Amino acid sequence: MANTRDDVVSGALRVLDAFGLEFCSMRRVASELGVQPSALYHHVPDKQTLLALMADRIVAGVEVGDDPAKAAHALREAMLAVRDGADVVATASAFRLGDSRIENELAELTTPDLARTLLLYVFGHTQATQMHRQAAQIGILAEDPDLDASFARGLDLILR
Amino acid sequence: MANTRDDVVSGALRVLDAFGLEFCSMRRVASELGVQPSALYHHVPDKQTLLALMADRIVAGVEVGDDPAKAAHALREAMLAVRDGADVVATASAFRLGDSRIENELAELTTPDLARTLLLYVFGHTQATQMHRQAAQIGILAEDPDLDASFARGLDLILR
DNA sequence: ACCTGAACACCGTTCAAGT
DNA sequence: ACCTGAACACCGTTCAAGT
Repeated sequence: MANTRDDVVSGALRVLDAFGLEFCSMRRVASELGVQPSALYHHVPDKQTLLALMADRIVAGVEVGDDPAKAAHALREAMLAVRDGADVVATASAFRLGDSRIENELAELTTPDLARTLLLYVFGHTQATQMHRQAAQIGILAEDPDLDASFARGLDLILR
Repeated sequence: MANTRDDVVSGALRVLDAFGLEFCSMRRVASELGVQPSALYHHVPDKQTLLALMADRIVAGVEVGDDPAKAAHALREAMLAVRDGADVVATASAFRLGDSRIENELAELTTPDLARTLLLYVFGHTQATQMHRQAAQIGILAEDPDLDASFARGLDLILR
């Protein structure tokens, strides 16, 4: 029945997807795992580290390949697949500007400056998209039907 | 002695600049103003709204003018001038994608797509810069001396 | 190694009541 | 109109102790 570090990350991602970042507390993750809050600190030094591990897992399946535009779309899809995924990944990535796997792979494919610019754009646009869609779902905002196309056009602007 | 809504925003910005977003709680803002936490809710419906008002104030002095690159630099400077300013402004702006003053003015100067791309890039790069510098100050990270130049090069990439 | 139980120092927000 | 006082339902984290 003993949990591993990966179990903790999985539990945290389930809580994130079900309740959103706002309610993804250490206490909720613990109760998702059927364990006391303090037990989590055996696997992870603090919440920030747990969030970084969650971010890694969210983008784990993203292959950069040989087409920057395709890579950008893949990254975007991976983040949109989890509730508040863009927020989690963007925040964690800002902390390691210049030494994330994806930024490095993109830099080899193009240039360091383009890689960073592209990545920041993808994060920003996807974060905004996800927030906007959530607000629309609650009915606070009218849904903008053009966000996917807006993303593609901005991407073209950068890669042109 | 009675506070106004503007006093609350000013107090909140003082707390933000002194302690950072993490510690900018309603309770601290209240104590900065010498008032009970509950008193804030007379001026502001919730913390999110207060943060949006703070964001407006941070970028209030930014003039778009007739040069997109200059506008981008001005926006960046305004956000860097306040501790965690980029975080506050970026989060608030994601909520109103497509109807912020600066995005609209930039859109008239260029095109809607370019305005949005530019804005998201400025937010992303400035957020990362600010985080990175804070981490460097605490000694967690080696300072990257090139962040200002990196910003300018990315800007060129987009505006070219 | 993995976890419990209890504690510490906090949160945002509501609401009746005061002036 | 502006604020107090008290309460409610939470936080992240630490630490001695159990198995």
